[in-house]
Amino acid sequence: MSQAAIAQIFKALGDPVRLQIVQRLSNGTALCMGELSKDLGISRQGARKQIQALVSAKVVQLHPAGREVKVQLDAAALQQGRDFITALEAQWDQRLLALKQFTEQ
Amino acid sequence: MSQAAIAQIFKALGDPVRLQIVQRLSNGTALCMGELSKDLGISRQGARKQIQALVSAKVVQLHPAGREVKVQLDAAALQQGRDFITALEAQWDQRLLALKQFTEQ
DNA sequence: CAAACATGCAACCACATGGTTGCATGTTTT
DNA sequence: AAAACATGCAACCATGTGGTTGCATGTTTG
Repeated sequence: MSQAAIAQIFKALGDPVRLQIVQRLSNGTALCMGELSKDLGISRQGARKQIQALVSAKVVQLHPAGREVKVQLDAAALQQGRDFITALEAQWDQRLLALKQFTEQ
Repeated sequence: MSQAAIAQIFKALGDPVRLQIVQRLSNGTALCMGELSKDLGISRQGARKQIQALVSAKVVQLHPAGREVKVQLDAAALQQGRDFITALEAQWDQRLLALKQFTEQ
């Protein structure tokens, strides 16, 4: 996984509106854009742009169905983000351990 | 933890340069700004701005020491980010499980 | 004290972002 | 066929972001 792709995922999650969208999608079934736009406090087209950002980062996928478009969470992106943080934490813990061993010598 | 604070953490991680900084900090000891600015391909002041973004999101802490300033990773922020994703994934998995049980009926 | 060093601050610039409005287009429903 | 619906596209605007340069300030070192 490239740094850039990971950064894009975090960037996509780095906005309250988009975070709210992702949260609602993790909750239940895939929603269509209209439903998803509600309760965000912005216009439908505003919401559309945010959804597009999520699509570009591959955090979400679009599935056209008739006159509406379903929006579905892509759990793989979440996992990649989490894995990246986990790897950082592992390095961090390892460093702390080495420090501990050094001081105990 | 507020949505906004979490969003700020992800936003801070949502840039290749800042991601690289965080990675270097997770690796070893706290570095001072000058060292940290090297190998980023941008000017010292450019790097300083990125570090400030990490400070604002509390991903990193500054510790002045004489004429230099040490930059140290704050693992708590990483954990908060990871926990948030984990919670999303838990909801997601639960939904998949419910769907599975439904189809098996 | 003077030179070198590490950093801070402010102004500036180009471009990205988050939002809006207006209108067009394809799809159901009646 | 007409009305209602869900969405798309483009233009526009204010503000934020990522970067630069120049200069000022405090701290070591010689």
